[in-house]
Amino acid sequence: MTKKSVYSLIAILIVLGIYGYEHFLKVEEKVEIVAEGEEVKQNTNEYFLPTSTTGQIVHHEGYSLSYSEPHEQAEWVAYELKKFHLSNTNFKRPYFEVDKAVKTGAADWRNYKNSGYDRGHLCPAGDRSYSKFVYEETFLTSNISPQDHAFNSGIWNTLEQKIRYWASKYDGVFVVTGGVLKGNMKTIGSERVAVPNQFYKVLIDNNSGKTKMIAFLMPHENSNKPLYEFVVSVDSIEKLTGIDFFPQLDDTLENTLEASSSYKDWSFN
DNA sequence: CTGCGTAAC
DNA sequence: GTTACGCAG
Repeated sequence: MTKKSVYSLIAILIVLGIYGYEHFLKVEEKVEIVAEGEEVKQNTNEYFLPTSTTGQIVHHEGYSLSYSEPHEQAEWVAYELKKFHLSNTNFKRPYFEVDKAVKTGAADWRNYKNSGYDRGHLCPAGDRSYSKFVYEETFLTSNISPQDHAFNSGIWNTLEQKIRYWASKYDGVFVVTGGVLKGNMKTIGSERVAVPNQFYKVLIDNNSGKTKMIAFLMPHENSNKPLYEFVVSVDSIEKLTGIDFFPQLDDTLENTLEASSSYKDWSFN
């Protein structure tokens, strides 16, 4: 077989793949869209939602969020990352859109333009690549926060990848993430989108038998330190943000797990 | 993977 | 406004 015919074969396979996607998987999207506006929630997607300090919780298919209008961004974004969500699909990045589900009006993406800051995903696009619909849904302005590029593509990206590793290893984790919207913060754009000085992620694994948690608090700057140096207790993030993370848990269990800053149950290898 | 900016239509 | 492409950490 010549090199040329190999390329041709690959091209044909790709075309067939796209055809199959357009004609079969899209049916699934329509079903999801219908279900979106209703109280249809599966699995634990709602069970582990934190409290909202702003009173505005918005549910999307692939994640839920609590929007803070004064800061023009979410105070938290929460979603479950299951093993089967992980895929190697490579969807084209769409443009960001204003989230119309936010009643007070989500930030316009133009606030970020030439601001010097990334439109940093809170629910990463890489965590919602199991369908085109949920992938594109992460490109809503309610799901982003201004992030320094070196931070976003550096230590923050490393943490996101570690979470995918854990999701695979433990068959799923529930993730809550956001910027700490407190204190003096810079703002960008005409809508004055706040630039958090710290970002956090709180994880709970309720799939491996024994419930376990881990929390990370990172200064908004890149770092070469190992990830475990950013581990803190869930309690400390609750104190910083005013958010109650897992009120659905049995109180005794919640108190014990949230007080701990141990990471012995989480593999960093 | 995480993103940006520029050019052309 | 939308699309395509190259580039960087």
